[in-house]
Amino acid sequence: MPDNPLYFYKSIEPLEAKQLQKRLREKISLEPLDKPSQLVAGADISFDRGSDLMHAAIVAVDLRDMQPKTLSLVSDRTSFPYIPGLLAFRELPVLWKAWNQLDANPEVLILDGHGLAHPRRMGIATHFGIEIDHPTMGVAKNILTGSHSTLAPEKGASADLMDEGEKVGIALRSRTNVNPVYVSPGHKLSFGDAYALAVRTLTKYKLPQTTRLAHKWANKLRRGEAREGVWKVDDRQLL
DNA sequence: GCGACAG
DNA sequence: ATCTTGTCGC
Repeated sequence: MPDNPLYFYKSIEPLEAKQLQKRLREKISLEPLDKPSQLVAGADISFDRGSDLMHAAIVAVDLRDMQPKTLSLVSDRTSFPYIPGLLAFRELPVLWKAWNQLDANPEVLILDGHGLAHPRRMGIATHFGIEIDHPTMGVAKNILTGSHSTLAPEKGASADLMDEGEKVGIALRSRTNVNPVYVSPGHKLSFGDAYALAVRTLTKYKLPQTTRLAHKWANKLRRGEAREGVWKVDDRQLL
C-alpha cells in the first residue's frame, strides 16, 4: 500500500524515531472536545507469535446503547520491532489503513496504549491523533512512565498519574479489586474528556467496551474467523 | 552503573 | 503481544 503516508515508519531508525517524537510533540493539543460524543471507536492489534504479521481492528461503538455499529479489519506486516517508547512506529501503519477504510466518523478514537503518559509525551494515542488530526485518547493496562498514589480497591477510584512533576494521565480502578487502567489524552481532547469517556465506556469488565470489542475482533481476524474489510455489525452474541 | 520498560 | 487449563477468591 504505497499511498500510506505512514509507511516510512516501518524503516525508520530508532534514533530518528525518537527525534521525530520530539518534533511532533509541539503539535499536541489538549483543547476540550466541542461536540458531545455519541459514536466512539476502539482500536487494538493482535500478533502472530513468531512472525511480523499483525491484525488490526477498529470498532465504532454507539454510546447510547454501548453496542458495536461498524468495524474495520486489516492485516499487515511490520518490520519495526517492539521498543518501549516507540510502539507507534510499529503499529501506526496498519492502524492508518484500518482507520481510513472505516465507514463511520467516531468523535473519538480510543487506543490500546498511552497518549501523554509517555517519556516524551508522545505515546501511540497522541502520535496517531496528530497523524490523522482527530481526537484520540489512550487506555493502557500497564504504566510506561510515571507513578501514582495508592488507589482504593473499589471501582471508580482514581489518582493522577504523575511524571517529573507533571500530570500525564489518570490511574482508574475500572472494576473492584482489579488492577487499574491508565487513561491519558492523546490529541485534541482534555484530561477531563479522556477521563469522562473512559468511565462512560466501562461496562462490567476491566477494559472499556470499545477496547474489548476491538481486541476480540483483532483476535478473530488473526485466527481466520473474520476477514479483512469493513463490516456493519450487529453482534450482541459476542458480548 | 543498575533497573524499568505501553503492546 | 503470545504460549495455555484449571483454579483460587471476591
